Amino acid sequence: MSYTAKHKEQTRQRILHAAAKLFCSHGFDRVTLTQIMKKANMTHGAFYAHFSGKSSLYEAAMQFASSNAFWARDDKQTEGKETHIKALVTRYLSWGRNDKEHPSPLEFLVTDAAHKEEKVRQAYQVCFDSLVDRLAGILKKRGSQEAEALAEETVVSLVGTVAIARSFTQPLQSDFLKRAQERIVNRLNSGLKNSEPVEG
Amino acid sequence: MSYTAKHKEQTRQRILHAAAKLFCSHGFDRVTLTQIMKKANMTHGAFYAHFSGKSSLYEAAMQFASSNAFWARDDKQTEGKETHIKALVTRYLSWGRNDKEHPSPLEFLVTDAAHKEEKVRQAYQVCFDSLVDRLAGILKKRGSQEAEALAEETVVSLVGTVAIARSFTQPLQSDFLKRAQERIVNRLNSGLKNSEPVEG
DNA sequence: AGCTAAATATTATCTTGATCATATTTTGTC
DNA sequence: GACAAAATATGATCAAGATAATATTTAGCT
Repeated sequence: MSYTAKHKEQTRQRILHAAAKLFCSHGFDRVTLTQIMKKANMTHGAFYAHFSGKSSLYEAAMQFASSNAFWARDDKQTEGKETHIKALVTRYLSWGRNDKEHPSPLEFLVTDAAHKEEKVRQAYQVCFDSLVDRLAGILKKRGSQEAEALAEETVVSLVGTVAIARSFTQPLQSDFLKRAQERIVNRLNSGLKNSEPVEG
Repeated sequence: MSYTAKHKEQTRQRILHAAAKLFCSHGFDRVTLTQIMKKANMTHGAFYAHFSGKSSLYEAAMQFASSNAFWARDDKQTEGKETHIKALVTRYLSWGRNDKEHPSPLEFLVTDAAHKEEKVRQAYQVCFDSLVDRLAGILKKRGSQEAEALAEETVVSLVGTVAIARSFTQPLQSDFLKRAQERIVNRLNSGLKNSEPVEG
């Protein structure tokens, strides 16, 4: 033998990590294999030892991004803290302010996914559902009726808001995000009016 | 002279029309100049007589798409009919069912715009605002308080819904759209509860 | 130490698509 | 009906980028 299997897996992960970030930030077509491999500290030639092609990588990267979205991580550890609804909403909308490092695949890949094959769309859907479920779970615990519907509505708003905001010009983007955040939190509060409010 | 100026302008419009549709359906990178010119009934060589390059065309096409969005057309003629809120919502969400011919630039170009220069983003913003204003106008006439906020929220939902739906796999897409439509119409109704409802 | 196989790097190929240069057609004018 | 000017078409160039072939390095084994 030679390199340990662990090593290869680590390299693969490095590629996936780089790919997910780049794809999420720029989309499929605007990212080149050379860029990805460079970010993973290799040259492009090494690529085909790990994936069969760009499309195949994209598929894997989408799943990677999905299961590494911030709301998917630490699923059980931060139950009491990060799951606080407002924190989640704020964090989600904080794109462009402080969390460019973890772009959500939901809006960043939304256009790509629409043009891609079944597997990619499924990965997208899983990602979407995971956030909805996460939110719905919290809402249920707080006694919300129609937690599912409210959660789905909220996620649509979040995704739509961020996607649109990214296309706005600077001065207006920030106001738009603020208004949206307020609206979303308000909706959540009214959905919870029989229990404790979210805002505080 | 030779060709009438009108002719050239018509050709330019043909190119814009083709480009807007293709860009809206597939995005900037996935559309080739040859495709566009073919759709405009010419060969690719003729292109540079009308535009300085692909980017420049994109910019113009975005504005074209914006001012030709279905809600922007017939701004004053259909005041009584098409402006009916529910019809507008339904029509907007009907993408994928019966109106593939008029894809809305708002979700189809959202990812592109985010990566492009100021002018494109401005065009996007104008497009967005025009729909918000249109809705807000209707809501105001119906006596809604906070028409602006409700309109903006609604448009975010519409755009988010369609964008996400496009990335879903077939069986679930249609249910998702139905649920969203119901939620959106409900929100509009409650925003109007002091006047006539939208639905019935 | 030296061998082996896998991992990575280097370099080459091949396709696609934007752009450009040159030809041909078209239309209005005389 | 021929000419001029502009529009359109044809074919060439050029670059980018995905893929593939070949070379080199690395780590474990004996």
